Amino acid sequence: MNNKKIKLADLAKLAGVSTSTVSRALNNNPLIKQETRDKLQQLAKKHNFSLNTAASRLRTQKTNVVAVIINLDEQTEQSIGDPFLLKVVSEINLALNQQGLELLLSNSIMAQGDWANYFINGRRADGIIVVGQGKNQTNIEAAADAGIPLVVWGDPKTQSNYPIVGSDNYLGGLQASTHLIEHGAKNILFLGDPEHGEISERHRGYAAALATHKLEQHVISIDITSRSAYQAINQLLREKGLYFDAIMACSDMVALGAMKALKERYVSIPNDVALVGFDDIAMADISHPSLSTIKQNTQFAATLLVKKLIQQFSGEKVESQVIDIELITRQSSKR
Amino acid sequence: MNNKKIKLADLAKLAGVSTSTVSRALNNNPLIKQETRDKLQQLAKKHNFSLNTAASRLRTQKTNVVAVIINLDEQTEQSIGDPFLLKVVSEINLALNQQGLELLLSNSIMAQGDWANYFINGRRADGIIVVGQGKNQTNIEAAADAGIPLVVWGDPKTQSNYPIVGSDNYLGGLQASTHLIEHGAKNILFLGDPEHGEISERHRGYAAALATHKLEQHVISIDITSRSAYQAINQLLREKGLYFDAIMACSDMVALGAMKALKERYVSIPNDVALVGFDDIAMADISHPSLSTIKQNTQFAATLLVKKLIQQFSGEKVESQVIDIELITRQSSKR
DNA sequence: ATAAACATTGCAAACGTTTGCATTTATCTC
DNA sequence: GAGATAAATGCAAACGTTTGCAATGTTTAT
Repeated sequence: MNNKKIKLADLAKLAGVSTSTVSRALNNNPLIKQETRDKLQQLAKKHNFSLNTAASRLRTQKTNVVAVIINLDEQTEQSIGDPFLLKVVSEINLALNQQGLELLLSNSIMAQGDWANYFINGRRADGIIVVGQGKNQTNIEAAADAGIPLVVWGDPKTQSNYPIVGSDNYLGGLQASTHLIEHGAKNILFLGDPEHGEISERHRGYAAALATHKLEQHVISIDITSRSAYQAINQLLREKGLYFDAIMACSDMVALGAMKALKERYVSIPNDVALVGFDDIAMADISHPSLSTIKQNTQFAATLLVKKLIQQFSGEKVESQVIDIELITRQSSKR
Repeated sequence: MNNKKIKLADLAKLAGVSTSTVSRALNNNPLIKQETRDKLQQLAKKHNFSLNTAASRLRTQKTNVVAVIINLDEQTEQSIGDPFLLKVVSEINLALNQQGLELLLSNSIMAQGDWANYFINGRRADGIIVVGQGKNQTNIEAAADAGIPLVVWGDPKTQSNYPIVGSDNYLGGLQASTHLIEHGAKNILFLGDPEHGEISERHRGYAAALATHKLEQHVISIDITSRSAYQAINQLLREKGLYFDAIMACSDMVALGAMKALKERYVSIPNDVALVGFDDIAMADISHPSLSTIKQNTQFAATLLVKKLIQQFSGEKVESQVIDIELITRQSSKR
């Protein structure tokens, strides 16, 4: 085993050519004769050669790395372990890899405040994908103002100076609520945090559906975790009884937390209370009863995020884009 | 807004000193007078200066980056979206950040085969954390043979030439199975893939518990996903009826898939069939009935993985380490 | 006052690529 | 076969840090 790290110059010496030739050959530069290219590429493979990316990045000013920032509010408990967010991240990872880009994973802890300088001027990455708008967009706005390649997973209808890719949260909220109403619901709880970026749009959809049918809103503002949903529903049933017949939850995790509380008190789902979630995480299909939900097409979203980021690398201006959602009706809402 | 990227030399000119002085000052080198250090650090902050990491890495041969490889078999469906694995990754992310290290996320797609060369010689990272042993350890062994800093999340009792941190899977399997037996189970299914690294140990524990109580093994070998668990239990009930009274599942996701199949056929949990999972993901607590399980202390594991990796940076040899597991008894197994 | 020790800063080389330009070698034209 | 064009390769500078060593300024000991 050759424990000495091999570099371009070593290959060059072995092949009896200059380092420039090796460099160009490995980059498949047509300046180099095909025959020479093949020979050098094989030589490189044979010696398990791997470019020193530090040197390469210094010279080219390109990293081929994208920073992905999971953007969570400090206040809320919605943890970095949230299954939906992590699913989005892993889809992004796949989409980046397919473009030959690598993924530097960050959270708000590491990148304090000035993302543009830290990531871009610090040559850690060529661009940034922010996952989640959170309640506070100042960090994102500052980065966008600095003119760096940036794209955000969030609510695309938000007014912004940066491109946002995300589901049609308004339509999702509208469809979910309308679906419940069509199945006879009269008193529908909205369970979530209407202050939060994406979720406020879902709430708007909910409100619109209820207005159309002249129903009254019941907004229960909670942290967007299954635990607080569980606690909230428990408390509600204890203090005010079963005064509602449906719940539109702002996420599947929230819905599942609510479901547990209902089942524990023998409230029948969907007969006594119908339930719709949002996201379509794996558990929605596995829960019992299975959970109706608004499916977010994360895979498509991920490829789109990456595509829009790459477009910015070449100076293009890109716009926000809305992704279709889909109502998945399962057992929890059918009656 | 200053759109020109600022570098060390610019700061030096501004302050009327040499670049060496600035470099040392920003690294808090005691060679530089405290007063000068303070002044330069403030100047850097004022100009939002961020070191060009490419140059720095080239010069120092250090990246302060750790590659995290999610190690999945191509054959299995256990997806990169697996909630438990992602939870581990996010814990590792936190632990790394606390040490000032960054996390480069990779999967087996990007890093084809030769990890040592790709990541270490390619100066992408200083070390590697592999999440999951998978069925095939040749990649890991090759990297370990190359003598690079490496640590693996897996089953620590596996014979290996690299350090492994992980739960006591054997004991977990033993405790889970014993727990079921103590609650009266006579025919316990093992649901999982006994070929798979960590899971084979869980199976060994299961086998030992059954042997002690002179019970017969029933191993159902499946892909470790909730979907195949669901299908397997469905098929079993259809073809052979309810010939078992308990299930030890190799993971919570598998347990939840099984739970759904049972509930759909009105098999009572835990009365007809008691159920224990493994991992303690968030859903275990939220499912109904809540799922008894073996809790893996991922947070502690993550800090330990990082600690052992850092020790290798300074040349220390480190050993594998077993992490305590804990039986969490919830509704699914109490009767 | 002088030499020696110390504290502080600057000089310049090095890290390993990439690339504009110069140079060599091969091919073509008449 | 000579001159001109095209193809292939090499030279050397540059990317922005860090760091061994030299150089300067300051203090201490004699």
